Amino acid sequence: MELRKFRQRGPFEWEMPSTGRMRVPGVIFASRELMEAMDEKVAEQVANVASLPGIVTASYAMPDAHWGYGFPIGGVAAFDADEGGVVSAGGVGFDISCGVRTLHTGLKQADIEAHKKRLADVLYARIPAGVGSTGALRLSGPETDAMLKGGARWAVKEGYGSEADLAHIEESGCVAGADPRAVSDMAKKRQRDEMGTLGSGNHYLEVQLVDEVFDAAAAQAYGLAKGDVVVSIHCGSRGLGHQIGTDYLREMVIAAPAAGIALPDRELACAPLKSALGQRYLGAMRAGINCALANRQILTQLAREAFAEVFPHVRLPLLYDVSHNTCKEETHRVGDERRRLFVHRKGATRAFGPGHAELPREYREAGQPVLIGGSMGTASWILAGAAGTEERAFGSACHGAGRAMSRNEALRRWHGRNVVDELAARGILIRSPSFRGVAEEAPLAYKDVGAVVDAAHRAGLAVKVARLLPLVCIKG
DNA sequence: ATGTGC
Repeated sequence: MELRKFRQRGPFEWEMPSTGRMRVPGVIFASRELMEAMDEKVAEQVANVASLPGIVTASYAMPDAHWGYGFPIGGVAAFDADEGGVVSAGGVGFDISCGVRTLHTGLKQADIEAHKKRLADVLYARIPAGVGSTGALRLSGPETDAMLKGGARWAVKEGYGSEADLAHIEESGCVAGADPRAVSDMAKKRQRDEMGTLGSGNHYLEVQLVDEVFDAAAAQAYGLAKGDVVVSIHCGSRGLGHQIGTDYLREMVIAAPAAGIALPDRELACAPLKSALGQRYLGAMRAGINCALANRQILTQLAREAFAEVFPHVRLPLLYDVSHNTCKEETHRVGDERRRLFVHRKGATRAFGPGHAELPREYREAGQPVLIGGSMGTASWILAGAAGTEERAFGSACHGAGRAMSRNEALRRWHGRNVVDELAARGILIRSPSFRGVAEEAPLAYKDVGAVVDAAHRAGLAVKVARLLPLVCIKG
């Protein structure tokens, strides 16, 4: 993109001064190279978000930002309800609470090498993956409502995983204020048989190797060492979250004019936090968060059962679970005061720094684990929320690599079967129901996740802790 | 992301 409209605050921080309808400045965290490669539309979308009522401090974009629906993916924006602030369905995204969790296995690379192929096959047999995939569960109406209110806590109660898992999930696995009545029957119906499924697109379950450690103290706090094998799960709220997004986007577009909100882009549809519609969306969106947390919890149990088949004595304790499509009510310092704000993170991860009261005690000194999913066949990263990140972007960091080319262009360029073969030759086993999906997700269709993580580190958003390389990938 | 597309 054109860099002339930015004022550089530092080598990794670019300010777009407030002009026209913008109420606050825009700020993008990135290296010069990432800025130059970034789509012009990101700046446009950051500026559009800056024009929304009640926005506080600035409209932010992370180093992996790219063009999204209304808000950029990689966008962070906080709103104050007392100043006419809004909540936006497009500011959360369609896959509500899509996120990543990472599990320890206690295994080393040498333990796994001879069993890798069998492990891949067993995982693929047990983890439902792909468009429209269904799970073993069939939820009744009352069970659906209990799941939407209870999140991962509900899943544990149903026998998926243990109480110990909950302490290593944001909000202890269950976000308050979920309102199942605000979720349409259609959304619930779509989710009836999709609990414990991976879905499609960039979602996956991956067995990974800790290939390098960058921060010894944080790695120790997280229980990570070079040569460890871990499992990461990337997925969200499936059909339910998508339907909530669709339902409320439509309502917000219709209601905006009466609420006195002039939208620079229809896709930015939003509702005042203090309106009935805004409150209903918050209730539904929180139910969507709980659905995603329950989904990842069930998948965790399926992964544990698969591992037990190959390695009978292995346990898979949860390192941490982060969501990267949310709007959360949080307390942040703005100037000299502490204020309750509604922080939208769309394709951005919460990244609370050291000492934050909401972190589990064992991670409090190191900062929040920030789990960055790589693209298929490339590295993933574990970072730690940095000191001072709450002053910079309301305690947020990047979430992944970000696409470098469209799905269509990737389909023209690669064949799924060849991608699988090439990765297998490098020792990375892919199992997927869709060769088309594999081609769309080819490693080179994404930006270099290393450059993104480096920019986040050097911008002071999060600290590099460990790099993970893929061994086995169950791809949706 | 998505019972993949107004």
